[in-house]
Amino acid sequence: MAVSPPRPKDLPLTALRAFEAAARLGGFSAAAAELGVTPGAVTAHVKTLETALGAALFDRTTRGVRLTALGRRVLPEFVAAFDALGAAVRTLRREAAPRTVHIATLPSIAQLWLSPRLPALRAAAPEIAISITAMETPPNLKRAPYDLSLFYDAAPAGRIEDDVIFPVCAPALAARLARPEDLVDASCLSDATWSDDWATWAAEAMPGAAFVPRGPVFSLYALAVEETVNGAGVLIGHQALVAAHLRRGDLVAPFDRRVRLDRGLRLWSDRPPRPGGPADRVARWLEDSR
Amino acid sequence: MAVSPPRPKDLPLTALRAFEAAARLGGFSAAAAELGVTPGAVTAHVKTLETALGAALFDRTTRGVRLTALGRRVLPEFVAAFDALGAAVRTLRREAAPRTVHIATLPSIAQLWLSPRLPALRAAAPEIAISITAMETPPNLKRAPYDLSLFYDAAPAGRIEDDVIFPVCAPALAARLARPEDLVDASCLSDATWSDDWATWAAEAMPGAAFVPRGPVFSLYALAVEETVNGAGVLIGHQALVAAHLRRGDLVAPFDRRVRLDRGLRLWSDRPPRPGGPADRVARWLEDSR
DNA sequence: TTCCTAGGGTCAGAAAAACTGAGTCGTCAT
DNA sequence: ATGACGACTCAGTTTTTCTGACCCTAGGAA
Repeated sequence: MAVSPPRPKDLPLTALRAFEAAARLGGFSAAAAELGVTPGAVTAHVKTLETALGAALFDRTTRGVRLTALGRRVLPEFVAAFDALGAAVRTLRREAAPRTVHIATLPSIAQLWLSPRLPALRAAAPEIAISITAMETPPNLKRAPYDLSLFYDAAPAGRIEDDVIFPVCAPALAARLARPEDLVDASCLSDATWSDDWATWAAEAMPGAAFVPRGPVFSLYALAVEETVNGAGVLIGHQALVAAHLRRGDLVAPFDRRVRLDRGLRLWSDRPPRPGGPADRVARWLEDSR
Repeated sequence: MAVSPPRPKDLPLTALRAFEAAARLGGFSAAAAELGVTPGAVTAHVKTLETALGAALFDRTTRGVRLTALGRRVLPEFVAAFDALGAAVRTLRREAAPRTVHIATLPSIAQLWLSPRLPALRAAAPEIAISITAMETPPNLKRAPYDLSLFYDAAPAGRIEDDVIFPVCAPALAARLARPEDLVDASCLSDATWSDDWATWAAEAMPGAAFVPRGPVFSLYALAVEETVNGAGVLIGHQALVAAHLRRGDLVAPFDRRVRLDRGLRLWSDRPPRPGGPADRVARWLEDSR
């Protein structure tokens, strides 16, 4: 014997993962976002699978995709399997680097809220290494290798502080702002992903005034804050993210009116971390640091 | 916001699979064989993982590898996860092609035992499609996408017939072979992977004679059989694989002495197939066809 | 209606991953 | 001491995976 023709390849793991994500999330785009690839890649993966199987896993409607009966039948098993794999990877990472805590958060939170606290946190727990990864969307903690997620979120569990917004500016500028109505002549800075902030605040501060903010829009909130400190205009501030500057006096709040949003800065993990473990200790410390 | 640096890639699935196989099987070569790649590929995968983790998973001894404490701690979870994934894939395949039975077997068995039975099997179960994949080593049915394995094996469960060996040759040649001792002048065909066959048989047929077979060695047993039918010499035959030719008269057994080996032709599956399902029906039919 | 948008699909080309093949080394068993 | 075994290395190649720019369709908004 001793003839070994290259074995028929089994189904590719990445394609299976793409199928699982697409099926679980109900769409190729959502799956692409979770996997960090383009939708076209997911399309290709699913098609690979369907071709190999000789059967359709999704019905394509122009408005999206829907699982076929076949897909629906096999999905739970795949979700469970990939959950198990994700858990195994997390175990592996934890065991391999027992003193490292991985935190996923928004870039703005990382720079404006987390970063100022790190020196004290390091001092309080010098044996724990903190790794911070910035991203736009909370990761799926069942899959991605993070111990803690820190994002704005409506859920109450693990809330560190409510999200409260109000205008802030450099002290020199505040002198020219006596009443909210003075804002119509000012440069009103805002953030692209939080574009409703000004309108939300104005609806409370100037009811019926149909206020339209005029000013630069930033794609990085931390940059908008920096510009505001430099006197570029009035920023619609988020309490948690401008608190340090207010305390320092770099920024001031020219008006009293503050608006509490339905969400808050929230810290959570997949399942409760082992009590007393590094992740647990970091979480408790951050929750107490508000 | 809206800045999305490419997410830090998670651990590559194929590398995890390589680790799992290497850890479970206790060596990189064994893992390479199961995965159908070269050992170098496994080496590279494991190193990728170890670099990403910053920790060793194996201790390299010159004589092989041994799991580190870390590797030992995480292995069971990975085995379970990949088992779950393999089961999910099998479910998927079964659901996608409910009437297809995938059989893994030796090339020689496929050609000389299975193939002659297929017409009758197809007639008996016309709605079932049979897919046969030839390979040198029984696959790990927990992982590879086969329903049934058909190999020579020592285990008694599922044995179809014992492996019995004895010389066979074309009828014209048999006239020149009166006693086993006449073999010393004959061309004795054999198979590379079953190179001990002649010695085993000779030890019983010619005790103390120190028989050394002389003749071509084949890497495909079916080819050796073909040559034997063509009169190229005397082959050490395996009952199951030459039975059809003996029945037809293409080959004859010049001597009475037959030697029963410790193994037999064995048909098995990972877990018992669903009673009455296609795999179960094919298995029963084959077992009854001896 | 007509636009706009949210999904998908397609394709060629590019990037990254995976793999091979041939050669090396160190030990164990013969 | 010699061969077998198991792992490692590395350059080069193959395969997989991904992107980017394009298209298409239907539903909802203007």
